[in-house]
Amino acid sequence: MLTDFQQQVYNLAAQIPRGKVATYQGIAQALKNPNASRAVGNALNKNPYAPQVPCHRVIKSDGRVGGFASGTKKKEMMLKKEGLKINKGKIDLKRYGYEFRIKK
DNA sequence: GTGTTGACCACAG
DNA sequence: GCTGTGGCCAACA
Repeated sequence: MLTDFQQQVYNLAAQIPRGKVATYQGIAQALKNPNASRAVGNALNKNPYAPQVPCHRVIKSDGRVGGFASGTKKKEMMLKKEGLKINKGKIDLKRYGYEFRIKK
C-alpha cells in the first residue's frame, strides 16, 4: 500500500515524455509542495513502478542526474539513449527540462 | 510522538 | 570550484 503523495509522484513521473527530463523540484511544485523535493526523491527511490515510471528522467535542479538505485552512470546512459545530450554529467534543462502542468 | 534517514535546495564561507 | 549549515517534506524504526 502506497501513500497518496507517492502515487502523485509516480503519476507525474510517468507523464514525462521520452527525450525530456523533469526535476525533483518540478514534481514537488506540481504537487503543490515546492520544497518537498526531498520527499519526491524518497518516493522515486522506492519506486515500486520501476518499469512504468521513468525515474531515470527525474533529475536535480542543477541538471545533474542526482541519484539512481542502479548507479547514476546507468541513468546518464539511458538518457543519452533517449536522445538527450549530457554535458559533463549534466543535462540541459533549457532543452530537455519538462514542465509539469502546474495549476489545472 | 520522537528521532533518523534520504535519489534535495539554497545560502554562506 | 568545494564544504558546511539550515531548511523543507515524507517515510520508516
